[in-house]
Amino acid sequence: MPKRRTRLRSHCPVNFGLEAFGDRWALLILRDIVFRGKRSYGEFLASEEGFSTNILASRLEHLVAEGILTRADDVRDGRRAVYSLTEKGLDLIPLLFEMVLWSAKYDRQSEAARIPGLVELIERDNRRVSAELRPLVVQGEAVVRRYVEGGAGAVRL
Amino acid sequence: MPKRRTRLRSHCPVNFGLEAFGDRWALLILRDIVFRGKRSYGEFLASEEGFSTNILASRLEHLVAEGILTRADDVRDGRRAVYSLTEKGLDLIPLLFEMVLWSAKYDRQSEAARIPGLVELIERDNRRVSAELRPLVVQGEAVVRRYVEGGAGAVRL
DNA sequence: GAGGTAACTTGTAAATTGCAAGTTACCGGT
DNA sequence: ACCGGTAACTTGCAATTTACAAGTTACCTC
Repeated sequence: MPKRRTRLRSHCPVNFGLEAFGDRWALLILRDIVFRGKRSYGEFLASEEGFSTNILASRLEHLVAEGILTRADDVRDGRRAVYSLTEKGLDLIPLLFEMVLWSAKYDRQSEAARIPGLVELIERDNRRVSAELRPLVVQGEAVVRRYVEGGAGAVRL
Repeated sequence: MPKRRTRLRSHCPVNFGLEAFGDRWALLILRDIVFRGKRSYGEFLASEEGFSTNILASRLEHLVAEGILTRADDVRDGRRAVYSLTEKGLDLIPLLFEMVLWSAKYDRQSEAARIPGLVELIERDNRRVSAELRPLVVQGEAVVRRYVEGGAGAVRL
């Protein structure tokens, strides 16, 4: 994905989404924020899928430009930048959850198996769960942590 | 997206989805099938986003390899190939619908504005609408057509 | 002030994409 | 059977984009 395409290829809703957040790496950043509570360049960089530094930087820039993320300087540490989801970004949670559902069904080895409780909740009512987890995401909590089987913070909505 | 990555980068549900269908062009193919009732190479090629012939071929091959599409020779015309969604592919409809919802909300010029009825139904219950529209998609009907404002075939579920 | 860290930027080779131009098989009409 | 035309690809390259390694700059911590 280049810096920024001059014009959208089309206003088809699917295409619009793809151009805004549909890049592979962009979506992994969003995943890191929502499911893992990550917030900074360095944390994203540590993801197992292996970002290249330049790609990570360009995707962060892109997501900020799209209004899906905001970037702020960390108050406690001047070197750090903190990326957060805007409303527009938070509204992507249901989409991420649908991906989880699909992969849970078709990936025999899916890590979703570790959060059966959450998967079931999403199946039952994605929209509701997404809305209820929003505050947690805003607070920077790793949504997944609460639902890891046998985990300490397991919670039922 | 290369022909086929040797191994998955991870079994994170989001990453799994991305590697299976998350490529920009792959998703546009799925959109063409679900919303526009397209079935053949030539029809996909005519999409306004402009597939390159080699990319289109490689993505179709990839989706078939992933078990999301099947390819069959057209009985009536030996030159044609017909691509259809498998169960695995049909299960992506809710995901496409979530994209529609998001884009309808954030793209001022979204074409989703032409199908307010469908958007509303999806908002109300994505899963149900997806299930009910499945047969139409299987029959190769363009889901969108039924919901175009003022269109002849408008229908309420 | 020295050493280390966070967030990037730059350089470059390798991989992927976008075009344009084939190729092969099949269709429909004559 | 022949012929122009179509459908689905494949191939060859130039232009992008990516992956990786190596900086750079600002800011902590000690």
